[in-house]
Amino acid sequence: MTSLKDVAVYTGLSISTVSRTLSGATYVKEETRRKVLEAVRILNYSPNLLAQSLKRGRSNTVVLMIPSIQNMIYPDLTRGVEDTARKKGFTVILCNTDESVDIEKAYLKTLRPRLIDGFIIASMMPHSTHIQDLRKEQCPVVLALRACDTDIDAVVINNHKAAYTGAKYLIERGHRKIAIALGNEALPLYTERYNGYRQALAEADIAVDEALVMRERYGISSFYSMTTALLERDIRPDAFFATNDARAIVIMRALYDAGVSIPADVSVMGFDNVTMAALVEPPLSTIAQPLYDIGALAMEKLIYQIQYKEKHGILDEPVIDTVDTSLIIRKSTR
Amino acid sequence: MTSLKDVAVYTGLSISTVSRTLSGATYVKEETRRKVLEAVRILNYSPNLLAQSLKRGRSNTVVLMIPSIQNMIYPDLTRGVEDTARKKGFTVILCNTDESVDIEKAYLKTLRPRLIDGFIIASMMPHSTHIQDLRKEQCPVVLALRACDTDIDAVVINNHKAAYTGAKYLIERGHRKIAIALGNEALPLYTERYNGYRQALAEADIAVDEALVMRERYGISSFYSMTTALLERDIRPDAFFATNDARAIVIMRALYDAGVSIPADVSVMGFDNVTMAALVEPPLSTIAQPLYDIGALAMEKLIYQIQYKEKHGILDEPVIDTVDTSLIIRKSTR
DNA sequence: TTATGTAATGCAAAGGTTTGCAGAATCTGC
DNA sequence: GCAGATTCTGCAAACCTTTGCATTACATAA
Repeated sequence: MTSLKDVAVYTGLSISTVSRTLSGATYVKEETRRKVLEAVRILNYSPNLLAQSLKRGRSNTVVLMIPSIQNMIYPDLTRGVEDTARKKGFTVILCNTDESVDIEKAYLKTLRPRLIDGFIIASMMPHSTHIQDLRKEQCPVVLALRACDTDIDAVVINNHKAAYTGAKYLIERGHRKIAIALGNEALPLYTERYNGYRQALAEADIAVDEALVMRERYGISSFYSMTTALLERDIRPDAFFATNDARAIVIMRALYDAGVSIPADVSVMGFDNVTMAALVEPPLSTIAQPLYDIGALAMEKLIYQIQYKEKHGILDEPVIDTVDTSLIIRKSTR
Repeated sequence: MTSLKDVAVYTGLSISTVSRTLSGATYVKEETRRKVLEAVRILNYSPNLLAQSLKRGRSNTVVLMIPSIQNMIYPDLTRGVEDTARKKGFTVILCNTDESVDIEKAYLKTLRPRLIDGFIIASMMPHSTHIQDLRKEQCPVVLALRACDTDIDAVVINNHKAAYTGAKYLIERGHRKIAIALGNEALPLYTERYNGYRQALAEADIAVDEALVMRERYGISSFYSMTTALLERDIRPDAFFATNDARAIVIMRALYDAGVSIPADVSVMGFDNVTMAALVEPPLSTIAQPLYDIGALAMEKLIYQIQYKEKHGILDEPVIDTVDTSLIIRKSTR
């Protein structure tokens, strides 16, 4: 691996002259420039990024933390992050945390020290003080999808409003007995979605029937049996509102297997609009979050903070961006 | 950010003593050790990974190159890579290449120089000399999924045999007019799958009907119209064999929209066994590649080469591992 | 007491880069 | 022919760590 020194020796110039020629930040005689460029080509020199980063105090590397890339919503988000990162000359390290605070902490602890310029965290659990500490130590952080009451940059959606809109749509189409499939209620985003649903019901003077709220127990497949069970009640639900598309797909599977026709007998609405939503049978009506854009925006905000900090030695005031969702009606609702 | 020097000053010891205490590689007086550990705790010291890597000539960072994380087969593979990486103390940088050799080259060029210990490449196009060069320059590389005639470590499946098995199954179940949905034939893996299909047909004395081979033109959705078109012929196909699950799902969609019943009227078989395959309606029969394991094995092989090279200064002989596939029969075939 | 060995620590170089400062070379105008 | 500006180049420190070699401190044996 050739270094600046090799180029210097080859050209008979000093290391600093070579370095300056390459960085182009100052006067260099035309002939010198030619010689250096020539030598760089011949020796196939390229800078040692480690040394460069060490010196500059900047590695142009960020970390993206997500629960799991196998969860359908993260590939799009990840793509958004990586595409913008590449455009701006950054590189992204991927971390799957499986919602484990320990894994998250471990990553933070081993990586933070100087290797990493900043973090995008889409896996934040509530009350994660280690993340708040990170920010307090002036490490650039931006949260994605999962909001947080403290002072950290974030890009999120209005979960309450989005769910409200979805539930309201179902009500307007004549549904009254709307079951809801909840996610981990430790996450504010799920309670917000639940509350949006409740508000829509309340405004239509529909009482919330506790029997119709399905809570995840042992993983996503628990919704299969819960759906089947609901179908056997004397008063069947006429719609299922799932708090994410994956749950909606499991519910549809249970409905199929029970011989219930969608949307003729019951409607199903999802949340997220993952790629698969358009491809299942019937195509799923859902509430779209612009996942790619959320990732892209998060990355842009992170770069902004990294550069701001470089200039001012301190992070800029955090701002929380709320991006728009939209209701997408396909064929799983009538 | 505190450094070894800060700890040294705080304890009144020299930098080297502190360093050695922390690495634990030599004699240190018990009292000294206590003092150092205490200071580390108080000053919240943790080593600068950049400096460490620079000095050691090893960053414990690898790159994973894939066409796109949005392609359904890569999340599992990626997870396999990352999980094993983390277990062994490595970190993985994710690169989406979109099959673009230029992006691939750009990544290789900017990252290789010392920041990166090795590459896992699942995006290799045929005749990619830049990758072969990489290996020749003694940079640890392991290919995944896409084989390559040259001397590079790889973990792949036997595409010919897998497709042969799938096609043979369809024939055994009584199908004669089996349409096949091909992928980019520049990739050997697709021609191999095609040949497996042809062999199965040949052995059953079924002539290959060129009208039944569907070639992707403008993206995956082209299979929708091709499927519709095939249904309008006087002799309808009685089965569709897709060279990946995504294509199978598009075909099923077209079949549904045309009112064709699966598997009563026609069977559909996929390839890959992505997570979604089990969730679509009807659940898709397919040929399973152990994607997670492929990723995990690739990472293990890469670490082996990295360590081998560290010890011997040169890479070990490449070995190509072929992992087993299996036929998974669900409900899309009769 | 002196020699010998072992335990404990420090000095300084090395890894490859960037950059402030200073010195050298060239040019401008008189 | 020379002052002064402008252009060009080099030295050396700094970023933070690891590690070979040298040195000191201490203990044990002769």
